[in-house]
Amino acid sequence: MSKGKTQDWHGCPTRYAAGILADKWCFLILRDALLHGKRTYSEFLNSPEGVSTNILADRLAKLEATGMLDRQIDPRKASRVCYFPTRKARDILPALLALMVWSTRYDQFTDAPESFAQ
Amino acid sequence: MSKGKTQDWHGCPTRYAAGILADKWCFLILRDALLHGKRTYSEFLNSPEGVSTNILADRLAKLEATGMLDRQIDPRKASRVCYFPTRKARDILPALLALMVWSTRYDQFTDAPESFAQ
DNA sequence: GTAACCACTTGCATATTGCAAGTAAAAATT
DNA sequence: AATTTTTACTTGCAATATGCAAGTGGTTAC
Repeated sequence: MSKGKTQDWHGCPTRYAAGILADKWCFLILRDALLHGKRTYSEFLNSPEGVSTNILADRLAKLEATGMLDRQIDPRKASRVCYFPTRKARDILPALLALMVWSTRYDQFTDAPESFAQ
Repeated sequence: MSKGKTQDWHGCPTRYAAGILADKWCFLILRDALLHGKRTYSEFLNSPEGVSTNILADRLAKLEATGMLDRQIDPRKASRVCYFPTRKARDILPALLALMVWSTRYDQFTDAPESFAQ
């Protein structure tokens, strides 16, 4: 059970979610893709948390491999690569919002307005 | 921003949640504490994912530090140490359940009954 | 009083991460 | 047409984190 890549964890629902989401960079990339409309490598790279380039490349590949992001080269401009959130990624939104509500309640330095917790 | 322990991430709600939860072992420990009623070191250690002893000790300490678990020595039996989920941890449940529903939908090998997805 | 149990800690090899620099293809500029 | 810039990465390496096995020290059971 403990063998193999955790991104291939299956079976238990918590474990499956952990295998895909329980990595801070994947988590933040999904936030950027789902909530901030980010699509390109350089957009993700410029997030305030400051992911390093090799890790970003690795996580984008993992999120593509787990069916969370769809990598596409812009046919009009071949240097532009876009990562689109899939349906599977969009379906995470309710859980993500529930987590944000929780954070808003418990982070004493939250940026979220108090109204969000309601 | 990228400096410092990620468990001290504040501000953005997604980032705050990521700092505390986006670690597979923390995630699974919370599952065990909240959903399976586990309380002791050896109970957590015996979970099927097979965490190693040093990592378990580290994560229990982190979860205590972030106010998710309350460590208490049994006054009737001093060799027994119990980790109780706090209110803060229990308030994660809605998000955890939302994630489990998502996993049940997308994990082709899920253990959860089909009825759970409804 | 001795053996077993429980909650850890330690040492060390391996894996992952972070940082800086580099590359290759395409696009924009001159 | 040649050069610079942009974009999406890759590479090398040092620092950190992880996994495994073995060990420790305070209970508790026998």
